Amino acid sequence: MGKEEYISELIQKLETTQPLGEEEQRLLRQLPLNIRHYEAGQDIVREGELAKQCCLVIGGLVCRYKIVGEGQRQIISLHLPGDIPDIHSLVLPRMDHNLGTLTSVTVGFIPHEPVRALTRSSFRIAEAFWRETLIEASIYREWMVGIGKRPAASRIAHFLCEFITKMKAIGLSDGITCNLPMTQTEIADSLGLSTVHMNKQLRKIRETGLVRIRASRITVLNWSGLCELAEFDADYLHLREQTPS
Amino acid sequence: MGKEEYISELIQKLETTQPLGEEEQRLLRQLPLNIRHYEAGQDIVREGELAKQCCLVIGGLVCRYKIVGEGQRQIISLHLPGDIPDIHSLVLPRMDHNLGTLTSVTVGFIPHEPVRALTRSSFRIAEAFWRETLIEASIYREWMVGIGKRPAASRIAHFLCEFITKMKAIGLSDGITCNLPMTQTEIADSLGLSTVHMNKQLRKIRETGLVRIRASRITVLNWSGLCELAEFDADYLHLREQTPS
DNA sequence: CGACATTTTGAGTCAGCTCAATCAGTGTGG
DNA sequence: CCACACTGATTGAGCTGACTCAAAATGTCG
Repeated sequence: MGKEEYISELIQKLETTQPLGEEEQRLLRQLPLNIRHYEAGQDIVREGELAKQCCLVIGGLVCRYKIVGEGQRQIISLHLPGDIPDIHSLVLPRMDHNLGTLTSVTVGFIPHEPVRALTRSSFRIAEAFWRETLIEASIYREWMVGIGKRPAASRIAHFLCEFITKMKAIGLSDGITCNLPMTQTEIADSLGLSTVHMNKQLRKIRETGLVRIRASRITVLNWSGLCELAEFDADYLHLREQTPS
Repeated sequence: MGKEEYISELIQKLETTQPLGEEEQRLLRQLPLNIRHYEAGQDIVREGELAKQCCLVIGGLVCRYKIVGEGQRQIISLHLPGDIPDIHSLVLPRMDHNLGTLTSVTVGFIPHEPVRALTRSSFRIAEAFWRETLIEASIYREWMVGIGKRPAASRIAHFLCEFITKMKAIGLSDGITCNLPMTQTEIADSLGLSTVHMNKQLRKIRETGLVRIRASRITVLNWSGLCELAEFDADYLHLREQTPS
């Protein structure tokens, strides 16, 4: 896969929400990319840094997180291939959180300047990036509601629904089964739960026969049942094509 | 106060982050405003609606919220005068949450079209609005961390620090004291706490002598102590001028 | 086969919840 | 000026979902 292909992932991701014109695609394909690999558990960008570039996730799973109190980690969002998790640094360069890897990851760094030039010359591209950040904010809202008000089992179910839906949108899941390369501790850190409680509640969900989990592979056996437990409604993801299966 | 003044609030708010040029200010002042008043506890926009306009908060306190489960409310964000809490509807018109009033409120509705025209003709204005939504996302992240990982007392203290800091930024607080026109139930709904627990923890904070609360008036007696309890660091608000006092 | 990471289980504790009163402040009408 | 109504703040008494600590079981991989 060449650099051409990498930008295609970005285009595919942007188009999960709204199609781009030929011209915008052409402009995006001209962006320079500095490819870099990371192992699992490394930081890509750290809190406090002044960003001069942003990173396109090409392969693997990236997370945004903050450390609070006695070193507790709250994972704030997950980023799949095609995402530019720090596109905001174009406008707010001072990082107020970290970006790290959950698996081995390939990213393409893009200097701010050419991106800024693009957003200033094409309002369509500017709006596409703006929209991405707005959808991310919408996901934050949903997570906030989950952490604030939903019981653990429902939160976990919601997490699974969202993950599969997002994976399906970029063609990495059929909507029934997909790879979830996260440890239970990492999922717990995303949901504001302890690992132990996460594990016990996950077992309960498994026992109801809604999902099957083997290693990092999850299979939804009863999508509507899982959605009901999760109170999952994909509207907040603002996808053009709706829910799996 | 005429409509001119209302747009000044918007400009003042935008400039808490970054100054605007003369030209941008002039363009913003030409935006049309349809003024409307609401009582406390009313909805301005509801989940599911397709927005064709956005609303500038002119006076009073507006909140964004979702209802989950058996009618439990999670308040997601607060909006002070000068805010356009649904500026995102320009790009994502389908509302995935509600906007409601916490006090009596005056808003100015601005049709999407002229705003869209502005953002497309002036990248500076587009970036100013984008920036606002990015800062809001940053606040979501901080709230998520609070709800997910901080104990109740710390969460409450953090809430107070943030509120006063934001009020000070728009000139509605001196950084020591300010009006907080919310019931304890409403604050609890923002923090993912029950009213009862909220009340008990708030009393504990009062007893430590960090703040004084009389009716809806709060006075910080020990700012650094409160910040310590809250682990509050105003960086995430991305203000040009820093922390109260 | 180790060595290490992850998952699972058990036991005990506690922060935060619900239910149920009571108290205080603010209007309103007579 | 007082009685009544209402909303919001406060307090008390359990209850329980979620946490911590600790250990055992199960992968996983060189």
